[in-house]
Amino acid sequence: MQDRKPTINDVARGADVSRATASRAINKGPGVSEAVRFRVCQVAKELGYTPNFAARTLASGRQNTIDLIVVAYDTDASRFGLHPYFGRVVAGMMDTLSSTGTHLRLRMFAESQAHLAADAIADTTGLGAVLVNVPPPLATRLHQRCKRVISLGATAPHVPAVEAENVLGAQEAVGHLHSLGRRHVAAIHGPTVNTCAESRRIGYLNGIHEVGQRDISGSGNFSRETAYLATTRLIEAQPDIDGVFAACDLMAAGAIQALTAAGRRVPDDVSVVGFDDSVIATCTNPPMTTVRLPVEEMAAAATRKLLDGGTADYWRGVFAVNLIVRDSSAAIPALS
Amino acid sequence: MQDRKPTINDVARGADVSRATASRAINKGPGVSEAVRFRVCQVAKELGYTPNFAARTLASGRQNTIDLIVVAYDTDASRFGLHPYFGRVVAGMMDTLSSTGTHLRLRMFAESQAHLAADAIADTTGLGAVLVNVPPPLATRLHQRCKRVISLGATAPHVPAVEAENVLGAQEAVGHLHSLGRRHVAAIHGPTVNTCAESRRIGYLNGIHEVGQRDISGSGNFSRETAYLATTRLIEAQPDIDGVFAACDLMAAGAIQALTAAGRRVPDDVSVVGFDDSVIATCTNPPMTTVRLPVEEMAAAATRKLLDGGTADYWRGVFAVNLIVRDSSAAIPALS
DNA sequence: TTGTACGCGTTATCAG
DNA sequence: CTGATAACGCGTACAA
Repeated sequence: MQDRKPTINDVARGADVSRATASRAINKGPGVSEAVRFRVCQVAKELGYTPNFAARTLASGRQNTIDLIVVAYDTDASRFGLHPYFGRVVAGMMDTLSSTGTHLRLRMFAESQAHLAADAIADTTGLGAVLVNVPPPLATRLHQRCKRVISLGATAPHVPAVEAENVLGAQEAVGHLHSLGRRHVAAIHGPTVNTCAESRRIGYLNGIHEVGQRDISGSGNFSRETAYLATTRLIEAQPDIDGVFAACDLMAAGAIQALTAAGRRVPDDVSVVGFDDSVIATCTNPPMTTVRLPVEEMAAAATRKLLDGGTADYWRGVFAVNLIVRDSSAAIPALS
Repeated sequence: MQDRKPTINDVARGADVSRATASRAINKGPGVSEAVRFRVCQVAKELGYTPNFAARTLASGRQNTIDLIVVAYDTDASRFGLHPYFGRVVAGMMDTLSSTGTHLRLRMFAESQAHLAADAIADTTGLGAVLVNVPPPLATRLHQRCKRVISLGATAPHVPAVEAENVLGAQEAVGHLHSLGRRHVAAIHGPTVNTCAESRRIGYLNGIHEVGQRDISGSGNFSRETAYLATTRLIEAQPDIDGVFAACDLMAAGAIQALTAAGRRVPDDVSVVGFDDSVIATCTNPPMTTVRLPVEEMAAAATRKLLDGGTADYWRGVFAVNLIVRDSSAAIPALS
């Protein structure tokens, strides 16, 4: 009962043809009579034959795996389950991959053991890898080792990347709050090591400058908890805050909770705007105004680029973001 | 500049040893003098040698990939990015996998093309696959083709699975609401095709029966939108509802929003309890009381089982769930 | 249209 | 401790 898996040899023997013919028949190659092909497939099915993946890629030289490499700040992978961003990346990649025969391989590295990533990625001789949350220096190293690499989000100059207009998005968010009559707009920024977070910080600063407001900045690390804390501190120090821009939806959710806990009504007393338009944005109460980041599309674009074989240095795909107005932001109610 | 990747042959030649020795040296096998090992590694590093994955698994016969197979109800992968459950599964698997040299391969199938999964999984000669959201009949087929398979969530009898005490959890949720003084507890159920959803339905019914309340059931498909709709309808038909149990956090979030939109206060007028304890539960306003499903631990357990080599028929790992009380549920306020 | 023969990069077996 | 040499399962020129 423990007989080994049937190989293509067994199929060939069973169908009374040579291995080569069997191979051609199974791979739908040209130059096989219909009768033979049918017989071969028949036998293959009877035997329960399934091609050996490793042998196939070895022999053909073709690769059919594309890697998703994410580096986590934490030592464990919990972030992956907590922040919706990662799931969206996977979704975008799977969508483009499903039609092809290509597989998605997932690899995570803690920041501390990130040097391992360089080795790990090197054996990706194939279609390449999508980089998520990889700091620019490491991205550069990876790109040196393996050219077929493309980063999700801004990174080192030479490394191909697909980016979003984070600066403009944050700027628009501030403009939106200002247009609602908000005159004391604070920001909860993301981690400084994250290039997206930095872009959004710049966008906020630009926006604030544009409308002539004062910079009221707190910061966190893309987590709800840190945003809750930062918001609480901010409104204690600056009670007149009437608008909050958070670097991501998760943080905006924390801000809304902190505001509510402090007795402020959202959006009446304080309007808040997030960034991402992840599932979080639709789940808060009230539903969140946010800047939509087309993560799925970006991931899909990166994947497609890899599939199409090439990414030369300096390649950039840039995506627009756009403001989605929901109920967490509104004009200041008229005094009755 | 386009010289092909160095093979172990190149390393062996460079270090002036045989392939076999080079292989042993690199793989830290026994029976290699320290001097030789050092020289080989040196050369390997200089050449930028990295072992060929396919060749290695082919030659050794060892497999180092474990699959995560998820079937999606939708035609696209968007669900993966929307529902936190999937990310948590990945997180749990990655955590156990990171210490080993094993890789995680991701595969998604729409329900319609699910038959493809049977073929796809078959070439997983290796450590096996974790099944997520795979309907029992398909799970059975997969298990027939490849024994090293284990389902996350209840499934067909013969297929190994790790399960959670969904029935008890739902029952406890209802009990909790009752103890808070709620006497009209409604439920928003998940899709009937989902075994977890069905267990929770049963648990709700049990609980309702236990405390002598009436069954007030609506249903959705694990999405926020459907829960919003169902809740709206339910409270129109039964205005005296003072408690809601939802089959997952995402649905509970929709319920909270619907309740708020209808002018009910949560938790004062209506208390709501979710299921999962995903990131969603912490992001709602108020933060959500929910039944914690240890998804990461379950996924980790399944992965470990696969890693350990074996899953005989009938194997079951069962996990307890527990109620996490937050602010979306509270006793009925005393009339003043 | 089909078969022969070789190579893909490694690991494993057996001598030395 | 080290070196030939044979698998591993399959794809594919090339020949028939």
